[in-house]
Amino acid sequence: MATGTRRERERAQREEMIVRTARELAEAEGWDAVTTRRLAAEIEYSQPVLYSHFTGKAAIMTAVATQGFEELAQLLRTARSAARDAGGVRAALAAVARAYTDFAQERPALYDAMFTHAVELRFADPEGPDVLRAGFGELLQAVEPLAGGDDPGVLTETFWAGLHGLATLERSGRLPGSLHDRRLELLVGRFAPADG
Amino acid sequence: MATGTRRERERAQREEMIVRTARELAEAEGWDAVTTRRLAAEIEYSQPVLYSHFTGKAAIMTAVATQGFEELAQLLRTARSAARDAGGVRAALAAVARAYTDFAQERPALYDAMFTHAVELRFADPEGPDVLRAGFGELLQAVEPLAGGDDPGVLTETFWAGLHGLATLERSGRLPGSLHDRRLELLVGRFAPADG
DNA sequence: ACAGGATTCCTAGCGGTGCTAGCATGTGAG
DNA sequence: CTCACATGCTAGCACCGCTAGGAATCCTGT
Repeated sequence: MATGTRRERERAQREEMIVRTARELAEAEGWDAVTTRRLAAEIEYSQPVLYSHFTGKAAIMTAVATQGFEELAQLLRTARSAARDAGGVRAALAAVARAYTDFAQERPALYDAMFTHAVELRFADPEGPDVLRAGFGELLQAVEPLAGGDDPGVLTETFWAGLHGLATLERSGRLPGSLHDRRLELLVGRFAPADG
Repeated sequence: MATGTRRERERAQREEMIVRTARELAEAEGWDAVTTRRLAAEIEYSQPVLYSHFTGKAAIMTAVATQGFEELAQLLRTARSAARDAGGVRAALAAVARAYTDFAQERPALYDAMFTHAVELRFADPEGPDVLRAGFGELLQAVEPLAGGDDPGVLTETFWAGLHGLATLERSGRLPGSLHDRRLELLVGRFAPADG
């Protein structure tokens, strides 16, 4: 029994190493470089070991994406609370918007795993994992004071779409990144008309 | 010489068939189903024939994407001119926004080729193909009257990002499609505040 | 009309992918 | 100490994008 817990612990550590290695590899060389063979070599085990932890490569990417959602939510919370103390509702919205696009730009592989791959995560489902809704909740709290007569949830979704569009179009080179700040300012301005 | 032109014509027809087949296959079963073997079988030639027309699969996807840009530009032009005659600048913006997201929803494979794959097309380059700027030009003309003191180009980019974000997040299931109309209305409302 | 050269197109294969069957090896219980 | 079980390996499957090399076909110059 005592040895049983040790093996469980070692197994959990190995699983954590798989996810961490996949993430590091993706952030360093992109998801195309994350192959099951390469990943197995990095953790110094054979390929089939991966499949004793995850159902497949997609599940590994989902695990990485889940980490991303946790970190993004944390970043948004920090940004919003800091700006709320310093400025008004507009500053809070600008702060979360900035934090969001910074996250997307600085961790592109993580953002890809969260929002362009790994569709198996259920988003709109109220029964879905909390981690998926935490980040949205931060956006919601920043948008809500500015909703006026509009539905805060739907308005937040729309604002989020704006951020996501900026992040993806700039990342892929469809929009030149040099004007990012101005676009962000315009987007925030359209959702938070006046004050500070 | 006469036979030479015939062979050129036949070759052009075959190239067109490759692009058309790739597009049909992608629209029917997604881009994952478009393999070079499958594509070669559909056009009843061997695999290497594809490489005598295109440098690789990515080039074929780029050709499909180019068709998509032409069609999207045409749709936006039609929508804008129709709405401009009937309503005001707000109606024109709403019309192009509707046309854009309809296109993305009805031709997801085409939209993917244009905006999530095929990065070899140069977007921000002023020397780039006209077809890439035609669609943006339609958006620009719809946004421009509403710019106020803001830069119309940057504002259009921001509005485009909103449309792109809605299209991609709804398509991947990150946002439930049932609320699409309300989101679109909110987005348009934030860029075209009042009048009709 | 016909030989020769260029062009066209196919078969076969390379190195890679995600994934899995089947067999050793090592572990813990009776 | 034996034996069943769990663990992790080797080897391989079917598929991917892509290409080398040879056969067949077509056009041209004499």
